[in-house]
Amino acid sequence: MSSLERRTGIALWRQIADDIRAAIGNGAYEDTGKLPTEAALATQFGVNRHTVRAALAALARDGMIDTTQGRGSFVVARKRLSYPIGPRTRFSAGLEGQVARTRSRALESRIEPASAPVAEALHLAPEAPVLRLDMLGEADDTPLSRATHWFEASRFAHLPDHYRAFGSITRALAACGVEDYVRLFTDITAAPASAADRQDLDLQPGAVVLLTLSVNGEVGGGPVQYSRSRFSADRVTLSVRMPGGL
Amino acid sequence: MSSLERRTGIALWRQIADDIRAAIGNGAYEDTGKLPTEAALATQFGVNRHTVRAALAALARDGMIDTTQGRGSFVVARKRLSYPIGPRTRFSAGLEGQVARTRSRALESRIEPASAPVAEALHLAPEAPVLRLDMLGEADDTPLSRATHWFEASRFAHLPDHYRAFGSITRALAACGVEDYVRLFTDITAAPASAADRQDLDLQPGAVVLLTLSVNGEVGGGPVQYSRSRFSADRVTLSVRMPGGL
DNA sequence: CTTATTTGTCTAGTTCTATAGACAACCAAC
DNA sequence: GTTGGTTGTCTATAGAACTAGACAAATAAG
Repeated sequence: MSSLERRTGIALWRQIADDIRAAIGNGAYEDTGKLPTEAALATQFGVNRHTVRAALAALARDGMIDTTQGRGSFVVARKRLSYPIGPRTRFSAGLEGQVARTRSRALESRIEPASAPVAEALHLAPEAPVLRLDMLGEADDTPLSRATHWFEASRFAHLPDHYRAFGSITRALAACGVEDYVRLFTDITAAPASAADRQDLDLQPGAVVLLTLSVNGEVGGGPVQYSRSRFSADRVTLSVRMPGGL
Repeated sequence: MSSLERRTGIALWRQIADDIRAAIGNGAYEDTGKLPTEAALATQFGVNRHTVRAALAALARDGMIDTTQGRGSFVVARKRLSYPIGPRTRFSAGLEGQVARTRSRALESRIEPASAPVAEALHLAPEAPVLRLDMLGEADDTPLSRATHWFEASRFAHLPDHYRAFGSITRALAACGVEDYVRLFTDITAAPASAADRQDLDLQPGAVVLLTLSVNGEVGGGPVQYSRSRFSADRVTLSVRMPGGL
């Protein structure tokens, strides 16, 4: 039935954990919130009970379920933060009401030659100098996203200073003469978290990150900002609201 | 440096493979396309050369790299299909020009009582009868997405028949009196592929799926369609174009 | 209180993962 | 052709993951 595979580099207990996680997400145990017994899961997955226990232990560590002896395992409701992807998304504004406190921290900024995709997105010559800004987005002291932004170097040379002063990219851009800017497009995909992601976002191996690639620009003007972000898929959903539709 | 962790249910070689995959995605080896030698990677990751070889073998199986004896390993450029998420996205239309042939196939359709989220999204009473339609989206015979759609049962009872006749949900809806419908919103997250995903989308353990949850409705009307889709993250990026912006 | 059910813990044996080292096969450059 | 660098293959060993079975401990229901 639930064909698990061996020799894939993913331990059986983790495949089972992923499966149960997906089932919870599909609302499988919605009525009572109770998972099948360990014995039942073991036969369902065609696996030893100890292997199921390892999977359940992992889910319990992640706070997905709560297990007590003699009773069973129960789903713990947990919501992901909803991160809006709209024409005018701002990091902090979009998360308001969902968390007590948001913070975005600049990790590093430097000038570097534009790589091919950066140059193309910003309409610059290849290898043209660009300002690179690495940032970490946090909500209630939990890291949510790791983003790298690129800007044309000459026009935005003092952006990091303004950012330090204001604590907001939007305001720092305004100080550089960008009155109003909008998100032009966003490409979204996903991948297993790399070691770097795990360090930055405090994730465990096997975690998944949402990868977004977006370009922001001035209204009626050209592109201003090229960004690559990595979100912890455990913690956020990207929410695309259609401005036209309703 | 690249802190790999043990006893996590993810074999070291797979963590390394994920890491190299991410590095390729970040354009790390863009200049020559050549990866470091196995020996170099082994020291970089603090691991035995055989472990690195297992990682490279996995990447080669996935078509990410090409390895030849005496030369080394080289990145194979491979593009993901871009799946547009806009107000008026249609499965086949959005992929035109990227692949030779797209196909969407109905797997199953049945009437069932609405679960809580379905009822809420479609503005129906809980447990109200809804039509559930399971579909598989393919491009050039490769499965791309697995979607489940829900519609109000009474109004769209004959939708499956119309779909069989026209081969398109848009046209089938038109036959049910829905003149023009638009995407109202889409929530996007990601997770490891479950066993069911692996079967439906022909994926390997450790693969990642993009999960979308969307509601479509009539222009100036209420919600009509509630959908949950699962995309192979290896094969697609979701592309959000802002209609207002530019 | 008694009983059936369910989770927790222990031991032992097997299979997979990772390390270590050695050497062959192949490629590119001289 | 020779050399240096790189990937391919083999053997052996240690440790982690998985299986199997048994029994204790906690819960819930009668």
